[in-house]
Amino acid sequence: MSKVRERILEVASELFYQKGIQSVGVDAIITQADVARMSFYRHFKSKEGLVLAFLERRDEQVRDWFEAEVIRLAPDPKDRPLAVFDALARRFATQDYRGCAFINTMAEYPNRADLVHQASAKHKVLFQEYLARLLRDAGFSLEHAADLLLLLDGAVVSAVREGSVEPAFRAKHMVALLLNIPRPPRRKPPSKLQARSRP
Amino acid sequence: MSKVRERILEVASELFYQKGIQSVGVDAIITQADVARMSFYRHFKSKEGLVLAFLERRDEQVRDWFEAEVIRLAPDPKDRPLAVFDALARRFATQDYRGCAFINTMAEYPNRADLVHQASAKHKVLFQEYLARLLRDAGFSLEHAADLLLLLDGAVVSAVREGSVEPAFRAKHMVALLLNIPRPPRRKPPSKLQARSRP
DNA sequence: TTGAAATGAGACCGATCGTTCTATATCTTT
DNA sequence: AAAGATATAGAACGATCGGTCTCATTTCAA
Repeated sequence: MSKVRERILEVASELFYQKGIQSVGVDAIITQADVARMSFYRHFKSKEGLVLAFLERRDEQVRDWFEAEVIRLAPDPKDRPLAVFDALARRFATQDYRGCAFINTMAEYPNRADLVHQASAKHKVLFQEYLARLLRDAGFSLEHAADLLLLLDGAVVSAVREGSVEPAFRAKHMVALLLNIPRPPRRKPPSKLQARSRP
Repeated sequence: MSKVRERILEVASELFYQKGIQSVGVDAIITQADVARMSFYRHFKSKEGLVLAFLERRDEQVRDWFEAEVIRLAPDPKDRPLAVFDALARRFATQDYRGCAFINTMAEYPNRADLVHQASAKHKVLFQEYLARLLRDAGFSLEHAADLLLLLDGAVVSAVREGSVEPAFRAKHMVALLLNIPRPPRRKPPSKLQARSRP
């Protein structure tokens, strides 16, 4: 795969996530990627094409990261539905955390007929399927997958607004309640963002 | 107050909510409001000024609506924390429901230093204070206000994505669990698959 | 080494953005 | 009726948008 294409995608991903999609022009991308204008349009048929590539790439990255991190945090499959929210807390603690790129993108492109909107919605469907798998493997009812996703998205929105990791633990606590899991003692969460590395 | 200013604000509110803020140009607003360009800039110093006015207006409308609707749905203050989510369901059932304008706006303006972002965040703070008042009057711990807001925002995101009112009831069910309120039968009675799960 | 493909730099396009200006017309209030 | 405020229509501004085109230079496999 072309080095140029990767550089464009890398730079665009960072800019889109940090500033939103509509706020980032093609000029900013090619300038920061140190790439010629025509090279951009050789690899992507339009800005929308780049946006779709960004969403696809991000979808893979996010889901892969969660799958690995949850396994790492919870070797026992029974513990994994809860561990999702520990993983989430780690994300919230990331520097410059800007929330869920897909929630943000759907807010920027509210029209359901828009391909960009659809691509974002698809990620959420895939993520819910992932949650359903975790529930199944832990012996819980699959019906709670939608509940878990609701809590996860709610935690993301709250975390962005407050600039805090606490919503992850709030959500985790509610998951424990929902799944009737004996809950661990409430921990005292750090109230401010702590720098940490990982997307 | 000027008739022109009201017409601009009314049209802009509709357009901003339906299409997002960045997607709506000043041209579209003055055209649809049937107003001269200079009249616009006589009443608002800039587009950002209009956006801030829109957010302020919307904040009042939304909070006023909830306060009235929750009282209507739940004459007894004890029932009001739950009734918030019945009111929410009514909103979800609205035609062309496009989610929470403030969540959407914060996604469009991710920079915390941005006045537009701050105005949106402020609404959420005020709404959480409203929820805290409801909890207090119902005899519950105020600490759950953040939990309720998390559930509410999660339900909004899910509802927009699914195009369904169901997330409101999912959230309501979790609120009942959280507040230890004897829960009403689930709206979708699964006669066989009683989804009470244990690991 | 040679030749095709990829990348480079940058001018250029029409469209749209938010904003300002002028000049005319319509209200409101005295 | 006069006058001052307010609204109108529309041209025009510079900036930026996404996208196209030319042409020189570099890369790299045959």
